[in-house]
Amino acid sequence: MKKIFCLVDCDNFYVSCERLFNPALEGKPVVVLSNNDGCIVSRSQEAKALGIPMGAPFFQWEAFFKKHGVIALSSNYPLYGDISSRVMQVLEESAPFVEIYSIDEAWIDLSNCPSPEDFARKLREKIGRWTGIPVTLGIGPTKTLAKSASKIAKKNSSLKGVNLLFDEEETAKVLSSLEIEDVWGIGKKLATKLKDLGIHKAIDLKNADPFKIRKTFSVMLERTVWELRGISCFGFEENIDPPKQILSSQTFGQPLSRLDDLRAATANFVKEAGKKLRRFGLATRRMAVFIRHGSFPGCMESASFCFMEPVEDLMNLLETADNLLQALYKPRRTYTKSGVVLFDLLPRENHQASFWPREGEKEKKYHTLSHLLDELPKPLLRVGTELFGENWRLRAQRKSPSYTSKWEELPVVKA
DNA sequence: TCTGGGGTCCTAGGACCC
DNA sequence: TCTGGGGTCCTAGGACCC
Repeated sequence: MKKIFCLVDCDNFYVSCERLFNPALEGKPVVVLSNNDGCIVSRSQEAKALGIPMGAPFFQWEAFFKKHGVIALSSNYPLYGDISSRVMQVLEESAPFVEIYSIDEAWIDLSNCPSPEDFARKLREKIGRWTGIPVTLGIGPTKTLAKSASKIAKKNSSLKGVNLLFDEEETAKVLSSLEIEDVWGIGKKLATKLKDLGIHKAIDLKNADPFKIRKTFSVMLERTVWELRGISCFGFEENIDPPKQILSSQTFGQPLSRLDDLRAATANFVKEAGKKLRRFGLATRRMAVFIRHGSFPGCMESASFCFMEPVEDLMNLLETADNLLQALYKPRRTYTKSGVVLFDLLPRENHQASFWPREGEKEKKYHTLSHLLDELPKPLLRVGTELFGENWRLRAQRKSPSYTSKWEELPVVKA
């Protein structure tokens, strides 16, 4: 049974979300910035046409934006998350199998679909009508070819958002026009190395000797070669695995030197990580805290701790992180970022019974506190360490309201 | 002045075991 | 005098993705 992979990819997703509630942005060059208004992470078609690159630092482009009337917005993740789940919901109602790949992309299985192209066009229209988000659909016999199909469709408006790669001749033509760095799984580093070997376009990689590629690079790249040849190596991910690690970190709104500021920030990240840990019903056996100091890009230092037995409760996590942080901290340094990572995650019920008798009351109290901290809105209950400072908080000067996820920020229609 | 955050997988190399 | 080698596990680091 031949598989048919279809990638549904939202166009300029963050910008498209902003436009839903602010039609004045329509037809204008718009970009959305990363946390801290640091980098450009989403660009409208008009912004792309002006030559604004993905990932560029905002401050380097601020003057250019003024000159060309480019509108820059802070990112609004509650809004994007909510719109994303609406798009995914339409997919789940329409397709037999959906694998959510990221906030703005999903794979759907069209293997049993008699006419994939018709289906894709109708689905595209439905998503547009029901959510207001424009999408592009790329279809092919492998994930890598489906991804290539969508890449081409985004560049070529005459395809009207749907592109299929099955025909051998057509595929060869498309792969000849596709740069090697635009192939899924090939980043900057690999692209440079491949070009040194005379592999410039996707078609060159397709025609390369898979065995040689494996020897020179890795099995992953070998799989990409097979995928370009139409032999599927990356299937649908059927079961949703729990995460293998949980990370929470942020660049501070300004450089910090006081230990207490760092402690406040880090306590917040531990809280976020702990929340996620409990949401997945997991416990951790190893925690690392890292901090970055010095001028950009700066120097990372980290310290880690292995727990005697798996931990999920917040108080324990907070205390451990605080100790690690204090061990790392050196006065008179300027710190720009900190973060917490939880490793070696395992399901909570797999806990081995402790060798040592538990202190029942304390355990229970901590457990209750952890859950309260997860559930209650921020200002109601906070961990003491958090109160040591607010200086680390982000800048987000251009943020749109949380139109769909906060009552007090619902859009108002003026009479 | 101002440069994101959250993940995954693979590989090489060291420690250790028999 | 001869001075192994194969397997596994762990970790750090690098590359990629969005």
